Amino acid sequence: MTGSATGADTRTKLLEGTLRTLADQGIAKASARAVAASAGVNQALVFYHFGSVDELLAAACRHGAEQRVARHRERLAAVTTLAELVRCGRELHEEERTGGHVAFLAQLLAGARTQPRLAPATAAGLDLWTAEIEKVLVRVLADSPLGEFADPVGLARAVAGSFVGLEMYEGVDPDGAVRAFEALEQLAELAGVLDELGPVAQRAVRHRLRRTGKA
Amino acid sequence: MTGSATGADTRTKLLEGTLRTLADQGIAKASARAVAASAGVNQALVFYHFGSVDELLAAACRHGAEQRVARHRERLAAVTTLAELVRCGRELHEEERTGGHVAFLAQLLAGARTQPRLAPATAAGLDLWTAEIEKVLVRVLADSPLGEFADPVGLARAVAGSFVGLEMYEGVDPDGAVRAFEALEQLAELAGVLDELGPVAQRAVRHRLRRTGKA
DNA sequence: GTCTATACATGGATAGAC
DNA sequence: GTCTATCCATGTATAGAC
Repeated sequence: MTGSATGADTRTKLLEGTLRTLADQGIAKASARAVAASAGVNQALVFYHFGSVDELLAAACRHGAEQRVARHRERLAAVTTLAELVRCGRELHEEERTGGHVAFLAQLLAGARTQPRLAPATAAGLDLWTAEIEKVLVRVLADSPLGEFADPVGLARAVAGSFVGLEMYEGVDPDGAVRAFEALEQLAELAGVLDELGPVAQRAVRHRLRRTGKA
Repeated sequence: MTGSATGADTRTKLLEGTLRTLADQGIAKASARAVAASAGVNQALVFYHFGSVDELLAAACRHGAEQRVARHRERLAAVTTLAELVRCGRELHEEERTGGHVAFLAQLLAGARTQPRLAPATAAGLDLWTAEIEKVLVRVLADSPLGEFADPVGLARAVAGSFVGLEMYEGVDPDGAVRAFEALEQLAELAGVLDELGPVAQRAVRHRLRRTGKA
């Protein structure tokens, strides 16, 4: 980025160190010293490269989100049915959770409350996820009876937000979180069932939906 | 509690001050000094009454959760249908959100990552909510075709976790959060539709569910 | 670009007067 | 129970040598 190989290296080390620190120490402990230690660089370099801790956190948020979304983009693009989406979501969740790649978003979201600089950066990071999820939902809902009533834009945000919330919940009650995810999967499968109903039943569902739904 | 009226008063002031501070400053800024200032008492009293900041946070978590759940217990107990549940959930969400009564849980959940003392306290606080939600879900799902497949225990936890996640998301993208909530409501109404299907369609749904569901 | 040293602020926690 | 004063650790940020 800056021309010097070592310089770019330090920047990257700091970004990755920030994500690690956020994931396993939390926003409250994500100080310049802690991050620098995790990155294996000198503390003063935080300020040389990023100006302030807040700026570093914001930059790390972008960096981390881009990295993670890019990793799953192809897989998500291949999803065409609700059943596939559920299976893909489970795998994705497992991989991201164990790697702490959702945890840092949760911590930044929590920190955004007071550090104004963090709010837009975190929103941008989450937007990368929601944009991807939204695309999948549009595709999957297109030929479902749910398609004309469900809102992919809102749903994508709900999915992302819930993901983050459940990840945090997992920190204080792992068993409860597992059970929550299983229940949601069951529910999603249940929605998939609607796609496979016979035409008679579909018409009945559609009819009721028209009377109740607002779309 | 301790016999002295003024003493109990200070304790309470500190507990409420903690919740306020968590809600509008976040866990990272919830120091003994900040809380004491918000409570209008001397900073040293935090340590006299609670021993440490962590203990204060844990106590405040219990205090706040009990208070909020108690406030909604009656209303939740009156819910018997999915449609009612959705409407009740919306009202509850509105009231809790504007008052910052969910925000403190999110912040404690974020803080629990490093302060071991916080994890059990936060889990206990959330349990008060999930227990209530669970009861409602059991009642509501009893005479729904979903009843024999959905898991109220897991769902209650999913609902609580998602609530918290979306509340945090709201902090960085208010419009997106509103849209997410609307999408979820639509989805819930859609589930309610299943309860009102004619017997023919219900049988079709049940049949498909038996083949797909795992319960 | 990176390091050491250092300033200055904030926060946890305690001692001791009242 | 409450207040003032204070100690000490941690953290942000900068200056200046290399």
